[in-house]
Amino acid sequence: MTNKELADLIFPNITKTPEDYELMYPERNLKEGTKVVRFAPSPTGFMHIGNMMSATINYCLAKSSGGVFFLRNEDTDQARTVEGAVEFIHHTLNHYGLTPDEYEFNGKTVGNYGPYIQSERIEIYHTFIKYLISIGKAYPCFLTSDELNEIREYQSKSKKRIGIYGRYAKFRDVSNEEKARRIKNGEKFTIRFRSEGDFNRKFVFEDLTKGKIEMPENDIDVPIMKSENLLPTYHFAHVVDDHLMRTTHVVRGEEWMSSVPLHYDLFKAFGYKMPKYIHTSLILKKDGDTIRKISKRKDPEALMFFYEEKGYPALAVIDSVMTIANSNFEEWRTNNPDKPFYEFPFSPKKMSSSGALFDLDKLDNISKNYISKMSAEELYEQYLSWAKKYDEHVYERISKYKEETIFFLNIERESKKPRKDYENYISIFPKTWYIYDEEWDKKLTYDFVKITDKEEIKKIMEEYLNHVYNEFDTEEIWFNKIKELCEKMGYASNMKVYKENPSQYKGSVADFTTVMRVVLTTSSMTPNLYDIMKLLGKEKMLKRLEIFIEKY
RNA sequence: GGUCUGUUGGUGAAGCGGUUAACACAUUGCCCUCUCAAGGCAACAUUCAUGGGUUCAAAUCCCAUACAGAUCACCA
Repeated sequence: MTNKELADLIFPNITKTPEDYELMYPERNLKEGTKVVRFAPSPTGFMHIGNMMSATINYCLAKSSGGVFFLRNEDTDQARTVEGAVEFIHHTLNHYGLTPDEYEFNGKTVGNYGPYIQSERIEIYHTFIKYLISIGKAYPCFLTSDELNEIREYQSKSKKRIGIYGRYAKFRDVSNEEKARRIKNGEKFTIRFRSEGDFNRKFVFEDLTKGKIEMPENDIDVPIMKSENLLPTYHFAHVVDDHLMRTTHVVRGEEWMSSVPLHYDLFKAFGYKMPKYIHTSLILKKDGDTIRKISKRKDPEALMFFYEEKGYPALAVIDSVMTIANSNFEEWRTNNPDKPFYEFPFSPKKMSSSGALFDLDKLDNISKNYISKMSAEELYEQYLSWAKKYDEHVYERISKYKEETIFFLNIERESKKPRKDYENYISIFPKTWYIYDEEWDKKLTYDFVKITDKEEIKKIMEEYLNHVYNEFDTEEIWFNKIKELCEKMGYASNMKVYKENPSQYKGSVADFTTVMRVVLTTSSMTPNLYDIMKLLGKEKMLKRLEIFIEKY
């Protein structure tokens, strides 16, 4: 029985050949140097920070070379598929502006190299597998999982290399007749690649980030098709898909590094050119004293939900990820504050070859800068749409008091040194709640610093509100008036003078204004008092004095 | 155990045979100042995992050791 007959027996309905697909998916007509890249997550978990980095790098590579960025759904592991994962991938990509050029979602396909969902490409895989069988480079294997375990146990006990190779590849040289008999018998089988590699021979390949790497050839007969659902394994799908989709650069995690010899072997079997590889280092996390791989279960910041829930601006997250990917991104960013991130000349070579710790402090810093540069209106819109999704209470408040909120967010904003109070949208309300009258019902803690005597505070406030405050004063006049009152009531209006002789005064202007600040906001840490007073107006200030007298 | 990869301050890192070992974040201190936030100025690795070697000269090249990570599934 010939190999071809065996192939026909296994795949009677497959009539196409690899050449047919070769014609269906011709070389992309692109200029030299343009990159075709893909983001190919598997929906067995929700999108995490590692995926995000991979997607961002891919996008950057494609856009900066005028190439193509496509999304492929690697759903061959149907048992572990997580509901909602695919939707979340699309959502996240769009949220961060990493929209792919080619994809397939909700029955809509964009691009000529699809299907972009692996479970819809079974016929293609089968065609390629059939071809390999017919030329003797793949064969059905009937090893049961018990037998497989036995082999593995024996190998690890006797300290031999683990895997199905050489004499362990029991069905490699069993006759086609015997195989056909078993198939007709209804026995379950997997298709294994028949490797011609030699473990004692080395081959060198060039990884774009790690450089030249020497590895032994692959000699293991790996499964390329699973027995249960007849779907291909990752390795096989990678080779077929990335060839047919004409991928030029594969960005993937470092954990794939050790399968390169296998992939090399597989590409060689078809006579295809291997794409270039960019193996990205893992994102690590410091946990006490140990450093470990970031974990989707233990670390909330591993999953992309985290950043949206907290309300980090999308671009801040991207910049943060880019900084991990290429540390010189930061310098580029300070020189090009307004350019889109994908104009950055990303260099795989400059990627850290050891794992990087994802630094939330750094993200906070980047994010604060982003938010500080937004206009108050823009910030308000972002804040509002975040609140609409994640905090109903905040949403109600800020939609009712749109003008006040914008006024407040604008304090000391459009200047050379804007305030950097907020690292994300979730942190805004706890720092601004006091401008909303309704919030004053709750339990209050007045954060007085030096002057805490109720009668003294009352005196200062009444004196100021009834006799000094005028809403039409400029900031300069306003402050001069405060200083005058300050002197009158026994406080030093000049900080230097006060510091020289603190015992002569009840306190300084700073202490004096802190009193006002705290009565009006309960907090000793707020933006410019002048603006806050303007925002509140005399009536509300008097009301807050009343609340203070009642509650303090 | 086999096979790969890596190891520069609290963190991310630059460095590619001769540098006072960049820069950024964090931390600390001072200045400015109505508080805060900013901003300005300082401080923070006598040493690049350890031990050998090559060299006039090593964080940089070579070797060994240690440690860490990845991988060795009909999971991707």
